[in-house]
Amino acid sequence: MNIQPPATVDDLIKEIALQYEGLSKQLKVIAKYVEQHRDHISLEGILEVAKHCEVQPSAVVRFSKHFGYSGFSQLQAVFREGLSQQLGPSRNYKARIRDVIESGAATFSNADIAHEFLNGSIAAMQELRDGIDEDAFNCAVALLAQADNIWIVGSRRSFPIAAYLDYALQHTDKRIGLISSTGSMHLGQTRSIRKEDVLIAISFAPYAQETVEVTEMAASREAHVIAITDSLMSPLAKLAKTCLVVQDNSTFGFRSLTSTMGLAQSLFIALAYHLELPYKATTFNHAEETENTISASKRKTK
Amino acid sequence: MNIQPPATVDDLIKEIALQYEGLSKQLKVIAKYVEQHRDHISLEGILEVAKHCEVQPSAVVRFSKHFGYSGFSQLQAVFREGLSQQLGPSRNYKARIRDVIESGAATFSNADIAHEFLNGSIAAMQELRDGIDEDAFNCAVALLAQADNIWIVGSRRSFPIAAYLDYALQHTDKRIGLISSTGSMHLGQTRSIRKEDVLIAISFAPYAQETVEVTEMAASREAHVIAITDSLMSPLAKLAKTCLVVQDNSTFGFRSLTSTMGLAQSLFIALAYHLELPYKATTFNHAEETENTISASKRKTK
DNA sequence: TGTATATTGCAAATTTTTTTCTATATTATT
DNA sequence: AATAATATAGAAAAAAATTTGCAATATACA
Repeated sequence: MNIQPPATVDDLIKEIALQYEGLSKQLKVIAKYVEQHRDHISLEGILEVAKHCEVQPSAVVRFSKHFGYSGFSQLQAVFREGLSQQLGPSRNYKARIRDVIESGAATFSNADIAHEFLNGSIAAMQELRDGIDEDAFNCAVALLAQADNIWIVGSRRSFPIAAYLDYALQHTDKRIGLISSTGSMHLGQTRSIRKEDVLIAISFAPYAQETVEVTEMAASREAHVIAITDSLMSPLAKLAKTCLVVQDNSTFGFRSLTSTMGLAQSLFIALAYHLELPYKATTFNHAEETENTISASKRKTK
Repeated sequence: MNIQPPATVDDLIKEIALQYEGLSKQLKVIAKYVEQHRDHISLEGILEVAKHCEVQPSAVVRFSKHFGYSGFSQLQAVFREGLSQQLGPSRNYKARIRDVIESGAATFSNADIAHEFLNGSIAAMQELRDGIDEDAFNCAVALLAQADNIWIVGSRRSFPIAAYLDYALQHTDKRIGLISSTGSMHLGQTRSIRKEDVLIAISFAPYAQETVEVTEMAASREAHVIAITDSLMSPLAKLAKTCLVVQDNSTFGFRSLTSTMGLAQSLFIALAYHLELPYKATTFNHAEETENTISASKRKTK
């Protein structure tokens, strides 16, 4: 029983974690629930919390008192305060943006713009998350897993994604080639693509000509094409063995790259997981540490 | 008085807006409060709402009944549900993964992995959105706006972000230089950096040596440094005029790049907006269409 | 195994919150 | 300006939630 009850959510959670082992069975159940549903505590009454934990309301009061509060209400107040602050600022943005739009006078602050853009990006990522074509994704992972040589092509807006995949895939034991379109080198490079190689082609409307050309050439040489694009009607789609579709929402008439990046990263992680189950720890650490030197020694043993 | 009370926050707000003009003076006050504090209604009791509106609790009940609910409690339930959904997934994902991993049966399907990874990325973006340092962001936009020459440096994991900024900034009338570390060219390139130039330096722990070196050199040549990094204690932070902090959550011990990309894009959009107010539509369309040719003719008139 | 200690379940008591009711005030209409 | 209709304040009633106290159960320890 504490003298000074924690005054912020973080403090409380820390305190709970600290004391967790010493708690009784029932109190542990409540502690776990509180920790995992911290945001919801403010919205529920003691009865709901009790029901979720399959415990008597009085147990929840006992829990609260254990951490120094006068009762559940006081503990809940801490969560309310926390959530309220979390909500506070972002709410203002919404109102401001609405006001600005309604008033017609387009004077967004920089922060407004960032906020609004990120909102759009978040929505797009949620869509991606909920709409992944599982078969296509599995197929892509399988193709990559069995490939010895992987080529990547993406121009302009898609180039950062291609660069990421290049970087990430370097951490496998496959040979990776990034097809750069600097000075029309791309067609030359394409001649190195062989049958059974895999090409990851990334392009969005309006489709960059170089990318389409490279993909056509690769397909004609019987390489397996994985397309990352915005529609099944894309010129890449019909050339591809499997086609991953991302719809990047646009805010301010401006396309977000975040969900495409999210898809690319997901693809790589799934591959790493698939490929290197035994060496999993090492592989994952690559990703964390590779800005410096790759040290296979430093294993994360969590 | 409605027969079927609105079942979602959005519906209710719409309904309120619709009926607003026909409401009594007092009801208008409450309506305005509800509309502007929609997120907080769930956390407050009827007494607090009444106090904020300087109104009797009974008035709030009347308000609720006016929109078809049995009383304030029922109306509040709508807001609780809404907020609960908003909050829902983002908080539990870490615990879920930990549970799955701990439970030993760590056999994720590819789709599971993607799903979890995207959840983590979404949460990270939400954090970014709610935690942007407005002053730092404004400062960064201002520095970019007044610069003639902008340099960008970022290695390895950060390179895709640098590549994006390079690509995007090409659409302004400034001179953009991407400092590539191919074959240790970077120090040579750095000599072109002059006083009053701006350098965008992107790096995360463990900080790539090249990036830090370039940044140090730029700072010593009195260029203005904008750092995009993961902490104010980063080696870049003390060299920088302004420091944008992104905490990329890691899922599967694997850092997400999505929020960094989100930040970079936000930065560019804010700049574009700031710079080219008169040509706004055009500029934004650049971003949409640049995979092909930039057509200043197609304007988006939204 | 028996005793002391701590934990838990239940129901009554309390407090707080919400709703209803009624007298009064305000507004609109003729 | 008088009347009817509607809106509001406040207090009382009802409902809901929280807390407390106690008996029953489980657990630890000698």
